[in-house]
Amino acid sequence: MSDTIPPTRERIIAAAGKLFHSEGIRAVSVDAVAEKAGVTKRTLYYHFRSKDDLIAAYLEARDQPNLALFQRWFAETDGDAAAKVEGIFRNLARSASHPKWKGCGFLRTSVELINLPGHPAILAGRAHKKRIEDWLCSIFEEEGAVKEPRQLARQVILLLDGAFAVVLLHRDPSYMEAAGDAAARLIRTSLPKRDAPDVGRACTALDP
Amino acid sequence: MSDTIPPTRERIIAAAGKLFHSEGIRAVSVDAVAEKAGVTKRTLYYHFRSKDDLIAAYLEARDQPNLALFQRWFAETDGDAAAKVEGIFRNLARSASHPKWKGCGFLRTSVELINLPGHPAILAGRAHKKRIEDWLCSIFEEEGAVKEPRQLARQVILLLDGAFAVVLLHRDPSYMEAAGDAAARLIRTSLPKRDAPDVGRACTALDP
DNA sequence: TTGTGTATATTCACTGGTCGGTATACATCA
DNA sequence: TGATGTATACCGACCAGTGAATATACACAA
Repeated sequence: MSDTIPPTRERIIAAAGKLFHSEGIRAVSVDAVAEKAGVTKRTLYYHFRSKDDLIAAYLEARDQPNLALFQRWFAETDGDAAAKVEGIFRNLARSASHPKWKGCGFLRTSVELINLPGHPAILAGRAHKKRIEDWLCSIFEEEGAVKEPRQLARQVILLLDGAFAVVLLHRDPSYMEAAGDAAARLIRTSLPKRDAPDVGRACTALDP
Repeated sequence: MSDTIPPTRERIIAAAGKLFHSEGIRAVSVDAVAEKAGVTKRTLYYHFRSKDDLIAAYLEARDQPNLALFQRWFAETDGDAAAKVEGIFRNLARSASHPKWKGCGFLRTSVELINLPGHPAILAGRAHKKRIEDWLCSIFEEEGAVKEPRQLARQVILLLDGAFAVVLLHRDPSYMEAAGDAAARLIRTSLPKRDAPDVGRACTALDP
């Protein structure tokens, strides 16, 4: 078909993305995805070997855009690394305040498929989270003064995923801000003891 | 039946608990629960109106014991509040290192049922998490010197639930330790700026 | 240009199986 | 006798995946 408008495979992935993300994996039938994509189920099974394949494709399609969004939010925020990371959380809080917000698809899919250890969707989730962690780690390394960049990146990830879970459970975006505040404090107190662990920005560029 | 050995209802809840927790809600059929409990499905439906009721009963049965376990771990650890909270995470890391460990049932159930907003299981999950948060908050309030006890309790909860999610995804308990370290640092830096935000324990009892 | 072959893409109708829940009858005991 | 509990067998809905046939597009030869 026309390559510019709706290549069938992409339309199916898009439909799967909307449905899987908003209702969950097991709650959405293959028939529902096919109907949403305007395609017969048999056509869907022409493009994907199984529902599991479709799930994996859905997550793989979200990996890069998700990371890029984080990087954009980071770049758009002024201040030191702590403030920039906090900016990510503030943007997430804004997203999470929409009633249709459904948290992190990678996390939720992994939870739904937890009894299938080697499932490609779980591998995709792991890879995605690692990619974000590595990106944060590289930022803290460039920062230079940070004592344990890897540990710090992990702790920010813990706050991030914790916020996804808690905000989804309580439907209260203020937890996202609390997570951002915690992340910023952890980053600032990870800098050499120079500055007091207070509001004022810590050193922005100070190589060892 | 005999009240001391296996009251049917409790046996069903116990069976549901094992299955739901280890495989997930949607992955476990009512028939499977009935069989595990050594009871016919009709008997199960005599004691519970629906599968949803059973799910709620499963979570309600876990609320108090879970909190009690946290409180025991907290009490058993020596040191200041930061060290005691870190002790909880260390104990959780030990639990999480067992290959059969499956994270937090409240969180996972809430994720599985996310498209049923008012579901009793979600309410149970919310209540449980709030209860832990309130308990932490009361500890920080008793500590006296903590600046914003509620905010701090929320941040510890964020790290806790983040650790549940991330450890489950990566199957790497060291994230649990990283979360404990972050929690301890947040608690110590929440005390009035007296001490440097460093390794040495901050003041243990110092009323305002 | 027309005819033929082939790979891609799509459809309709169907299967085998599972699941939540129920109808009905039977058992036990106060 | 009536309340409580158990057993067997079943229903209707749904669901992942399939078989067989068909449509489209493009290659290349006559």
